[in-house]
Amino acid sequence: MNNRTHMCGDVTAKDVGQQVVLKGWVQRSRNLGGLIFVWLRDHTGIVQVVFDGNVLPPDLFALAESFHSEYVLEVHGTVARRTADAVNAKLKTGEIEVMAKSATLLNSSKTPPIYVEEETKEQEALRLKYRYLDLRRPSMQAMLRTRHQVIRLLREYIDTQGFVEVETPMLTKSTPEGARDYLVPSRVRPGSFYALPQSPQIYKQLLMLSGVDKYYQIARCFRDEDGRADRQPEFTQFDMEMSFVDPQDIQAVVEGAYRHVFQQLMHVDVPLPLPRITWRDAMARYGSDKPDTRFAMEISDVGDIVKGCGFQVFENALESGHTVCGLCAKGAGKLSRKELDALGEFVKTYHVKGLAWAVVAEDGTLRSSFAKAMRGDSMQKLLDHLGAQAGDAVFVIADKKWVALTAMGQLRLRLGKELGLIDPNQYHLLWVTEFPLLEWDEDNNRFVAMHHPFTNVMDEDVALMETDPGAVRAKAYDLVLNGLEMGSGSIRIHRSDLQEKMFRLLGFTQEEAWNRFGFLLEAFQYGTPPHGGFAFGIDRMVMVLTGAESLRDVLAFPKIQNGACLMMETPATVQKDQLDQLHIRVVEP
RNA sequence: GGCCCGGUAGUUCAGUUGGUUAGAAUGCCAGCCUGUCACGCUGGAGGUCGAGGGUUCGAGCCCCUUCCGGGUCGCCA
Repeated sequence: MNNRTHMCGDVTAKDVGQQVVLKGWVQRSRNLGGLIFVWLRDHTGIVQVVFDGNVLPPDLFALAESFHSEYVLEVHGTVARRTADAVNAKLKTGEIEVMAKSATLLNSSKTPPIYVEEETKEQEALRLKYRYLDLRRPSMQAMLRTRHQVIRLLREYIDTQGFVEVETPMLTKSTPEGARDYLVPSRVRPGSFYALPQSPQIYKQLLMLSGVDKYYQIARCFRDEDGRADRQPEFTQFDMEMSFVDPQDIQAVVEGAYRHVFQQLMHVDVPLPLPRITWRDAMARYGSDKPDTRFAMEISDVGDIVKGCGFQVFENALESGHTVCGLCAKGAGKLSRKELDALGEFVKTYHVKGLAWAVVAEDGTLRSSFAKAMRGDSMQKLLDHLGAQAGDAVFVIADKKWVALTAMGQLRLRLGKELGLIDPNQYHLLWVTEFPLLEWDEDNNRFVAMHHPFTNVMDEDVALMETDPGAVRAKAYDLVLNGLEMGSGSIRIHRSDLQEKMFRLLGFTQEEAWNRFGFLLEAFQYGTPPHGGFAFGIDRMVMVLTGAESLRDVLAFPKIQNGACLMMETPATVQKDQLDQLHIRVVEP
């Protein structure tokens, strides 16, 4: 039986005089000669333990002299109130200390390569190599517990809505559309592979067919693509699907789940229903399909304003049917030439040819990269249209529509951050709706599904599938929080005639479609109910809730950019006989 | 795969136009110390300057290649 009476952080002035048994790690030891102070730590906090040379037998005192950082101790002692001048206000337990009577060294520790302290100084690669030590830090302990609470609260909420959790296989089938799959070789069928799921998409649709009606799962998903701060090769989604519903029904459940988590965990009220913006509007106003609406600085189309302005870059763009868009950055008038040039370089990474800028100084004088080329009052008209006043800067981009808007959206985000327009304590949740069904793939010269090939079409756009597929809108919607895509969902196609039309648009012959998705197409012939669903990233949710800047900070054991784990050193080679059994021969490069 | 940034004691960092034996703090080791709480004092050990090559009388510093980490574009239905 564990004889621990208190957690380290839970010993209080109420316990004065009590005999306690504590277990934990040595945070720090201060040896004053005949008196040793040891800070003992567990995940609840730190408590000071005193070893008094005048009171303790010499062998025990000698033992205490050997205690170092991260040694593991069991301490028996008496809780004592500290004298008023000895109270440590920085410690939760600072009013008391534990006078040791005996102690057992449960384990020693090598000198740790990273400090187990709130503030991290070490480079991240070192933290990841010694992740088990890094996780001892209070903020990481808090993260693990926040994550646990998020999942607990989601389950608690969804349970009240009549959902049932169904586990779907990890060993599943590769579907060539979309992200690269992680493959698992088959032992019994040489040359065949399972794939780890990118999402339980097909299974959950089949569960609707099976009559489950309301399904959910805390689902691990895998994508073999390069990492980013907000992208890990394996991640966890809250995945759900419902039958006989409209988008609003699904969105209401998702909104409710978010509100529950924010209420319980952050004491933040999320007013419902959430605001909605169409994809087209989001692109036009924010240059992004996941707009950060915590600040305004909206983009506007200035094509009409600059028509006939004389500046060839704008004129040529308009003649080619491209877009000229601009925005006004309030208070950016103080930007130096160097900073403005840096912004020009920045937008070029998003494939636009250049950035036109104009800065109105406090005294009203104008500095600009293109004013000289602007005829008559066209510059003034542009400034007026964008609402530029003394102290502001305006930026204009002319390029292909989506390219220009995307680059402008990135510029807007960067300016918003640099001008301090973003309040980190605000949570702006919104729906982006009416996503395009298809996206043109320049490389392969064909349409690809923007969401996935089972996404349903908006009723009023069905006819467009024949005449203008690129303009067809889907019953698809994303949830966006502070400029991060939290999740996406859609109403699915449940009728085979529409599904076949969709495959045709994607360039599949009927034979190809049946080869790839035959089991699904066959299933769909046995009375598929109308259905739809949603999935959102739990990791990203925890990231926002904890204020973390990287997904790596909200996973116990994350991977780095190239998918490696620095702690376990995965991926790793395996023994030859393992490969033999899998009929795999490694060709040395 | 492209571009950008970084890699110097266990750790965090400094290191001048290329110039003596590569420094500091902290940690570690030893000694002293009974009220510390970043304890203090004295002394000590600790370096493949990521690796390899080149330029030079001389390279932590300049050049090339490469490895590792981060950011980003591509990619991410």
